[in-house]
Amino acid sequence: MENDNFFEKVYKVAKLIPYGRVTSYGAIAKYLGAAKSARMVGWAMNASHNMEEVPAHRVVNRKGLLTGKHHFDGTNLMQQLLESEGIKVVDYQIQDFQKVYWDPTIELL
DNA sequence: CAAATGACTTGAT
DNA sequence: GATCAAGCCATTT
Repeated sequence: MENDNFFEKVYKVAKLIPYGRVTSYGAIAKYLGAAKSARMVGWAMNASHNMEEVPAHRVVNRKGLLTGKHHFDGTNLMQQLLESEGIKVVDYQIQDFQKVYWDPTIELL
Protein backbone atom coordinates (compact mmCIF):
# COMPACT_ATOMS: atom_id res chain seq x y z
CA MET A 1 0.00 0.00 0.00
CA GLU A 2 3.03 2.23 0.05
CA ASN A 3 3.91 2.32 -3.62
CA ASP A 4 0.42 2.56 -4.92
CA ASN A 5 1.54 5.53 -6.97
CA PHE A 6 -1.44 5.33 -9.25
CA PHE A 7 -4.07 4.87 -6.61
CA GLU A 8 -2.40 7.18 -4.13
CA LYS A 9 -2.14 9.93 -6.67
CA VAL A 10 -5.75 9.46 -7.56
CA TYR A 11 -6.69 9.90 -3.94
CA LYS A 12 -4.47 12.92 -3.62
CA VAL A 13 -5.85 14.64 -6.69
CA ALA A 14 -9.38 13.74 -5.73
CA LYS A 15 -8.80 15.38 -2.38
CA LEU A 16 -7.26 18.38 -4.10
CA ILE A 17 -10.42 19.09 -6.04
CA PRO A 18 -11.63 22.50 -4.89
CA TYR A 19 -15.03 22.97 -3.33
CA GLY A 20 -17.80 23.33 -5.85
CA ARG A 21 -15.69 21.87 -8.62
CA VAL A 22 -15.60 18.56 -10.46
CA THR A 23 -13.18 16.75 -12.70
CA SER A 24 -13.14 13.80 -15.01
CA TYR A 25 -11.42 10.43 -14.73
CA GLY A 26 -9.43 11.10 -17.86
CA ALA A 27 -8.18 14.40 -16.51
CA ILE A 28 -6.83 12.70 -13.41
CA ALA A 29 -5.44 9.84 -15.44
CA LYS A 30 -3.75 12.29 -17.74
CA TYR A 31 -2.30 14.17 -14.82
CA LEU A 32 -0.89 10.88 -13.59
CA GLY A 33 0.64 10.24 -16.99
CA ALA A 34 -1.79 7.52 -18.00
CA ALA A 35 -4.34 9.35 -20.07
CA LYS A 36 -5.67 6.10 -21.39
CA SER A 37 -6.06 4.51 -18.01
CA ALA A 38 -9.13 6.45 -17.06
CA ARG A 39 -10.76 3.16 -16.14
CA MET A 40 -8.18 2.59 -13.47
CA VAL A 41 -9.08 5.91 -11.94
CA GLY A 42 -12.62 4.69 -11.60
CA TRP A 43 -11.30 1.45 -10.20
CA ALA A 44 -9.22 3.36 -7.70
CA MET A 45 -12.29 5.28 -6.68
CA ASN A 46 -14.16 2.06 -6.21
CA ALA A 47 -11.38 0.79 -3.99
CA SER A 48 -11.03 4.10 -2.18
CA HIS A 49 -14.67 3.84 -1.32
CA ASN A 50 -13.68 1.15 1.16
CA MET A 51 -10.32 2.59 2.10
CA GLU A 52 -10.42 6.34 2.55
CA GLU A 53 -12.97 9.06 2.38
CA VAL A 54 -12.32 10.38 -1.07
CA PRO A 55 -14.69 12.93 -2.61
CA ALA A 56 -15.50 10.61 -5.47
CA HIS A 57 -18.70 12.53 -5.94
CA ARG A 58 -16.55 15.30 -7.41
CA VAL A 59 -15.27 12.93 -10.07
CA VAL A 60 -17.46 12.26 -13.06
CA ASN A 61 -16.97 11.18 -16.61
CA ARG A 62 -16.05 13.67 -19.28
CA LYS A 63 -19.69 14.29 -20.14
CA GLY A 64 -20.41 15.51 -16.66
CA LEU A 65 -22.66 12.55 -16.09
CA LEU A 66 -22.75 10.91 -12.68
CA THR A 67 -21.93 7.47 -13.95
CA GLY A 68 -20.56 6.27 -10.63
CA LYS A 69 -23.59 7.33 -8.73
CA HIS A 70 -24.79 3.74 -8.58
CA HIS A 71 -21.77 2.78 -6.56
CA PHE A 72 -22.63 5.12 -3.75
CA ASP A 73 -24.60 4.14 -0.71
CA GLY A 74 -27.96 5.52 -1.64
CA THR A 75 -29.38 6.47 -4.95
CA ASN A 76 -29.17 10.24 -4.87
CA LEU A 77 -26.32 10.71 -2.42
CA MET A 78 -23.83 11.78 -5.07
CA GLN A 79 -26.20 14.29 -6.56
CA GLN A 80 -27.06 15.60 -3.14
CA LEU A 81 -23.41 16.16 -2.33
CA LEU A 82 -22.78 17.98 -5.59
CA GLU A 83 -25.85 20.13 -5.21
CA SER A 84 -24.76 20.82 -1.67
CA GLU A 85 -21.58 22.32 -3.08
CA GLY A 86 -23.45 24.61 -5.40
CA ILE A 87 -23.21 22.36 -8.42
CA LYS A 88 -26.45 22.00 -10.32
CA VAL A 89 -27.24 18.46 -11.25
CA VAL A 90 -30.24 17.45 -13.30
CA ASP A 91 -31.01 13.87 -14.18
CA TYR A 92 -27.55 12.67 -13.17
CA GLN A 93 -26.02 15.32 -15.42
CA ILE A 94 -24.01 18.27 -14.14
CA GLN A 95 -25.20 21.64 -15.40
CA ASP A 96 -22.59 24.19 -16.43
CA PHE A 97 -20.12 21.39 -16.49
CA GLN A 98 -17.51 23.54 -18.18
CA LYS A 99 -17.91 26.10 -15.47
CA VAL A 100 -17.34 23.73 -12.60
CA TYR A 101 -14.86 21.58 -14.45
CA TRP A 102 -11.51 21.51 -12.71
CA ASP A 103 -8.58 20.22 -14.69
CA PRO A 104 -5.56 19.24 -12.58
CA THR A 105 -3.27 19.35 -15.59
CA ILE A 106 -4.14 23.01 -16.02
CA GLU A 107 -5.29 24.47 -12.74
CA LEU A 108 -3.19 22.39 -10.41
CA LEU A 109 -0.13 22.49 -12.61
C1' DC B 1 -4.28 -19.66 -17.26
C1' DA B 2 -7.79 -17.31 -20.40
C1' DA B 3 -11.83 -14.65 -20.69
C1' DA B 4 -14.88 -11.16 -18.93
C1' DT B 5 -15.94 -6.91 -16.58
C1' DG B 6 -15.64 -2.09 -15.23
C1' DA B 7 -17.04 4.73 -11.68
C1' DC B 8 -13.67 5.86 -19.17
C1' DT B 9 -11.49 8.12 -23.38
C1' DT B 10 -10.24 8.74 -27.96
C1' DG B 11 -10.47 8.09 -32.79
C1' DA B 12 -12.72 6.68 -36.95
C1' DT B 13 -17.02 6.16 -39.78
C1' DG C 1 -22.32 16.22 -34.65
C1' DA C 2 -23.66 11.36 -33.34
C1' DT C 3 -22.66 6.47 -33.23
C1' DC C 4 -19.46 2.36 -33.37
C1' DA C 5 -15.25 0.22 -32.35
C1' DA C 6 -11.01 -0.32 -30.04
C1' DG C 7 -7.61 0.65 -26.33
C1' DC C 8 -6.15 0.46 -21.45
C1' DC C 9 -4.98 -1.91 -16.97
C1' DA C 10 -6.28 -4.14 -12.84
C1' DT C 11 -9.49 -7.26 -10.54
C1' DT C 12 -12.63 -11.22 -10.73
C1' DT C 13 -14.61 -15.58 -12.30
